[in-house]
Amino acid sequence: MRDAVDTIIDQWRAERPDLDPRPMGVTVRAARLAALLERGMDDTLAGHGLAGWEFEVLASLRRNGSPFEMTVGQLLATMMISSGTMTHRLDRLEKRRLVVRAKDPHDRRGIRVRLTADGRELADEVVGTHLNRERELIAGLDVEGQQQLAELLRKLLLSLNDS
Amino acid sequence: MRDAVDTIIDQWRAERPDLDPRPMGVTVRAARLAALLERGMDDTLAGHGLAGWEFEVLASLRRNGSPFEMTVGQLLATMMISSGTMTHRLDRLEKRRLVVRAKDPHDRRGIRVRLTADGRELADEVVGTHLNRERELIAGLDVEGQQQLAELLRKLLLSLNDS
DNA sequence: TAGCTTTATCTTGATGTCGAGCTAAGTGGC
DNA sequence: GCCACTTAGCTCGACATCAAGATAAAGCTA
Repeated sequence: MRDAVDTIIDQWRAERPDLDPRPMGVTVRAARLAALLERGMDDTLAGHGLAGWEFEVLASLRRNGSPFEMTVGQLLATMMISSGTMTHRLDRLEKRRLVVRAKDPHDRRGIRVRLTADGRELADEVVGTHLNRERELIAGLDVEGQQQLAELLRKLLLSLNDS
Repeated sequence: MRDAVDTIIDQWRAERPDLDPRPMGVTVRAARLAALLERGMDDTLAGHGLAGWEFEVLASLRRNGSPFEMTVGQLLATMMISSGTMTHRLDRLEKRRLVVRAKDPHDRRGIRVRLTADGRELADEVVGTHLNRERELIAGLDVEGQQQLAELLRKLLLSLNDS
């Protein structure tokens, strides 16, 4: 079965036969898949009153384990966003009382971000549903295909120094 | 070799052994890969004075072939953006004189967007470099791996009704 | 023909993100 | 002990995006 990207590649072949458009078979599809997955997940999260970026922060803190506390820098390292964006996210999560900021006792420059009881509850409540939604979204591939895909993606990410 | 996502999955397994976090092996990696690829491509495009969104529009028109003209709706169908965003993009591309808007003779509601000579030149000049950059970015996989990846992505996209 | 629905594009206001630059605090060489 | 450099997090202004709604034309039904 052909998809939209096959058409794009054919168009380029016709218009610019001097070029090899095959890389787009990976790059364009990766972009479209990521966008579709994000939409599908955001819809589910919205049902719990959470935006995707909110869940991303809450989930980072939750999976890090008790006491559900990380510095801003540690949080930043798990996400691909700028420090300014993180400040803004934390401001709004703090207003919703899902996290609190406390001073780091060992480094007076540092801030420790901690999940509140509400934040932890919400994260725990949502993560199961979220995972089910993810499972649905990738169900077009059987489990073996999913694993193959995960391994190819891992290899590519490692080659791009994703750490 | 393990990557950042393996760690995330292990953390969830430790914290929530009641859940199966394997879907994240695909979803989180897809998001990270798309983000890294986009950055890598934008850097190269910026070297030609083009933003990613600008190239996306120019390339759509260029690969569509002579006379390099599409309606707003046709352009919209090739991209995952809202109509408001498209209007905004076209406004700015028109200001840079890379495209022009003309009335559709057969449907007075419609607008035909056409590449100017400058726009076509720029698109033709950039697409080769861009493709080379894409090839570099995915070079962590050999060509066979790239093809496997493309096929898994296609299958998943088709199951998500990407059209 | 009149009225209703759909289609094509644009407008508006809100929002999430980034880059550049800022302050405060820790680090290391001399 | 001092100065320069680095690190942690925040501020600010610019900007690309979206959702919802507006406008206008086309198509359909009676």
